[in-house]
Amino acid sequence: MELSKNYLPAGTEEKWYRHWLGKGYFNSTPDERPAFTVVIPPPNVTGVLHMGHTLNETVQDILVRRARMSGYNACWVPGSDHASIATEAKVVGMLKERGIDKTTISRKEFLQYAYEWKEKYGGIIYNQIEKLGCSVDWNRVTFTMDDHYYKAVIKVFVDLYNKGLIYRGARMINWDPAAKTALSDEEVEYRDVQGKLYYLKYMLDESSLSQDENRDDKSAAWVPTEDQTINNDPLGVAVESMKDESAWLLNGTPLTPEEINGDAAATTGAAARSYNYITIATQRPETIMGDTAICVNPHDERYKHLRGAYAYVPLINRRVPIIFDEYIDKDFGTGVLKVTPAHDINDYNLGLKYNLDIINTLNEDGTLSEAAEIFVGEDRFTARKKIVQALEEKGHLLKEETYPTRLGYSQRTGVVVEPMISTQWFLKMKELAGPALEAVTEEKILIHPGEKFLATYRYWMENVKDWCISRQLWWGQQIPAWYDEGGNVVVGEDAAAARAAYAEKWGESAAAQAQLTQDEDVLDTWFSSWLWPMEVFNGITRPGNPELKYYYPTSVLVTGQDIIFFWVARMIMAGMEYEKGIPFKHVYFTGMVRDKQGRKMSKSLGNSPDLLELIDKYGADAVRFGIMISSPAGNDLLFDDASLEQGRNFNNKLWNALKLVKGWSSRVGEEEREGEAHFAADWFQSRLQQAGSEIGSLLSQFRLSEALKTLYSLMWDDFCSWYLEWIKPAQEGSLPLSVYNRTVDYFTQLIQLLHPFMPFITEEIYHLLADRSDDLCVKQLAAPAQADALILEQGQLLKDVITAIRDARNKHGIKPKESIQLRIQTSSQTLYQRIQPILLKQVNAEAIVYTAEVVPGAIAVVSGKDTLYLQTDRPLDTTGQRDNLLKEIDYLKGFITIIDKKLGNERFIQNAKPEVVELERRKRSDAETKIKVIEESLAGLS
RNA sequence: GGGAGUUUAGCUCAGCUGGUUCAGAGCAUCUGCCUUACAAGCAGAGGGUCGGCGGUUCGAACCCGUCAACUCCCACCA
Repeated sequence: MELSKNYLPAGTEEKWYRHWLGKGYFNSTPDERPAFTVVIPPPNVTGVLHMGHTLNETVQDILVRRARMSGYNACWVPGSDHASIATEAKVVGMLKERGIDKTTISRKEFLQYAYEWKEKYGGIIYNQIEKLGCSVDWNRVTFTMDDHYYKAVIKVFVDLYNKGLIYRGARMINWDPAAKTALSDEEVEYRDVQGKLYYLKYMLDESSLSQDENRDDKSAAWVPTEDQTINNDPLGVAVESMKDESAWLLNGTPLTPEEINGDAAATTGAAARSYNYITIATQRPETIMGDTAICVNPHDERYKHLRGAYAYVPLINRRVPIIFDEYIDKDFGTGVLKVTPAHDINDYNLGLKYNLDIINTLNEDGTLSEAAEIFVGEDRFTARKKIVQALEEKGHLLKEETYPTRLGYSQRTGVVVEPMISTQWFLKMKELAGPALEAVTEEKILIHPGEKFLATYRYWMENVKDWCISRQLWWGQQIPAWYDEGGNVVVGEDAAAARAAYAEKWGESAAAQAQLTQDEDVLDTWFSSWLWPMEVFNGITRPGNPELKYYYPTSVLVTGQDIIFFWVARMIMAGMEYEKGIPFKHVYFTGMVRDKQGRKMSKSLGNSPDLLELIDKYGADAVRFGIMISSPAGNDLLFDDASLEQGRNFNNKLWNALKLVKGWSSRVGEEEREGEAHFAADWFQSRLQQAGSEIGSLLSQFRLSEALKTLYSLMWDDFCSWYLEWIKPAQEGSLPLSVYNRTVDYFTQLIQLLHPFMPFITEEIYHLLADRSDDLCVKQLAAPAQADALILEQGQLLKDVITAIRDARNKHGIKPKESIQLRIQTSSQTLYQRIQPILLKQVNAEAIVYTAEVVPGAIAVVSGKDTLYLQTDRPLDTTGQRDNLLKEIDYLKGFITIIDKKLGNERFIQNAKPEVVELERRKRSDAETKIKVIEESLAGLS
């Protein structure tokens, strides 16, 4: 069969993937072999694979394929994640395009559309996983909304609720106004943006101002509720009274808007107050209607006189107290903070501390609510503009300045997140975190690379906050909580169980009458994915089943370091809670894929390549190679097409090696040229053994990129450039049968080592190289044997000498076809014996003569400890020779000076290990003999 | 503001317990080759004060201190 000039991946990849599937190689069922289990980090069901996935899946496939070839029962479970917010947002968008508004359809109808959507687009990622060559067990595809999975999530919720770990409560949460749902802290991304700081004038209630500017802290009307001074302070105002509207008004009646906003002339009337104000800097003027206090630092001299005073919120004229708290930074802005407890987490905390009113001025969709009084119904950003304008018109806006700030964005919808008070379900994390931290600190779970993440993991676990697990969505596991008309809640796996729970709590008759309705919300996606390593084997729904026992804990988890808290930590928690054991033995963190300028891959930058296009252009093997070769463990990967080209070239190199070796099959002859070919074969065998164990050790340390580099150089340099050239028969010559067979064997071993990295071309070569009835995919690797050190040394000597001579030929313009006479001055002639025939041929020498003498009129080359002399029939220009040799001597003399300094140092002799001292001595004597040799050559030159 | 990490050739990175596998690899560059497997190739070559300074040591890319630059995570000063 005629082989194409270059390797063509297109048809080949398709062919072999089908073949492997047909043979069922990727399917796993428990047997007597040890299990090697990997669960795929489930991609979003409606997503596409980006380069980050490509890296992850490739790493997993390498580990899984290697394990499959090493005696393990390898099981790689594929699947996808329902990704509640992301998917729901897409479905809502799709409905909108069809003219359907989500709010006008029922939950049931919506879910129908969502499932349709999932059926339509859910297959895309699976197709891509296939194209990439991933050896996943397609019988085990799991989706986080599968029936059993859904049940598992509900079961876990009920269990944790019954254990008292899940509770319902009002809290400040991150609100996504686009998705209209709560987000967990982890789902918020902070970005630096250019914001604006508005300086606003808040009028003071003059009548509330103290006459005595020096009164001390104790006279302050507003003190922290949790502060001990409340009880001790006779002047302190009772906490309860502060919430009493009347308490605010004790000091006088509010000003009318006209009075506040009017100009000075207009206010010189009956009231005849001299108005005063304070200036507050804010980024969010649209929240002023939610202000319920103003806060300054108690040590701020500028505002000392404001103790006990009140001010008026512009535009709506709410009278709010001025409070004092250390939290305020005197140096920021004007040192005055407007406190809006409903819309800022810090303000919320202040509100709790001082028991302030909470006025929620925003609706769920980010428009202003009735409570805002003005601009009701306007979007928050439109409202901001209008309010700024209104403030300006009324003279409340003193100045605007640009201000760099950080804003929280929803990871799922990209909109600015709004802190809001809301009733949500929470999971207590403290108790779950303990065992999960221990599993890592006690090294039951090993994190790769290194200990880089241990510190952050520990910090997070020790400072973990309760997890907000409810989401105001429909796509997901609906929270199994039921409420009666009075809002009393019961939890159960289904309606019947909930009713039973209700009966237990409030009696049978109450239960019979109660109208129970289920909570509308669903659970956070991560509340399902944290069960992934267990429930893909039905470990939650059928605890202790044989499959779980066989496959769990899984062997290694490969994922991005960005979801260490979202997912990795929580899986460990769930594993410790429900299996009383770790979910995986190793965690391998891949870095982030960036473009070659180091920027994140993103749709908006357009620097995120399409995986299928890349596979079309370069082939899956080349993509896998390219992404792995430039992927140092744990570091970010700078993705560059150039590395894929390198991968494609490597494919081609292998392809051509195949063509060459195959071409020899018809030229196998008698056992002639025994010496040279057999030396080469012996040498490569040792080289292969050496490299094989190196690669094994690198892989066991998860240093995949280095393993691939080793393999690349072994195949390209040692196998193709050296070995195949050394055994290559002459034009009309032949190759000894035994050497041919050994070569086929080596080639096979090489592609076997490479197969986990580049599965398609290696399988193709495996079958083209010889008639085979088995497949490389499942061929078991042999343990590498001990390499022969002497042969390796001889091989190295051969390479060095050849390179030195080629260099000399190059520099002296001796054409490859021009033959030379070679004389070698060496003290170890025996080393040369076996390599001599190859050397002769490779450097095109007519003969080799070993000599103790200097050879006059020849090009002298120093290689290692030996000196090589090149002569040709034509006279040689040896002008440069003297200089080169002198330089060499200079270098060596300097070298000796340094060694002498060391050896002359008594403390070195005393302290250094004897073998080190011995080594230095040997280095010195070697250098000296070398100098002698060169000096002789110099003498011979003249 | 707190924490972690990085800094070695033009670029991306190795360099494990301090000492000849110590200054390395790949890519890029330069030189010469269309040599009958491969120009997507072959044969060679050049290139670095190991971020700066100080210390420990007989000996430092490696250990300690310090400064600088960059990166990430956490906290989120209106």
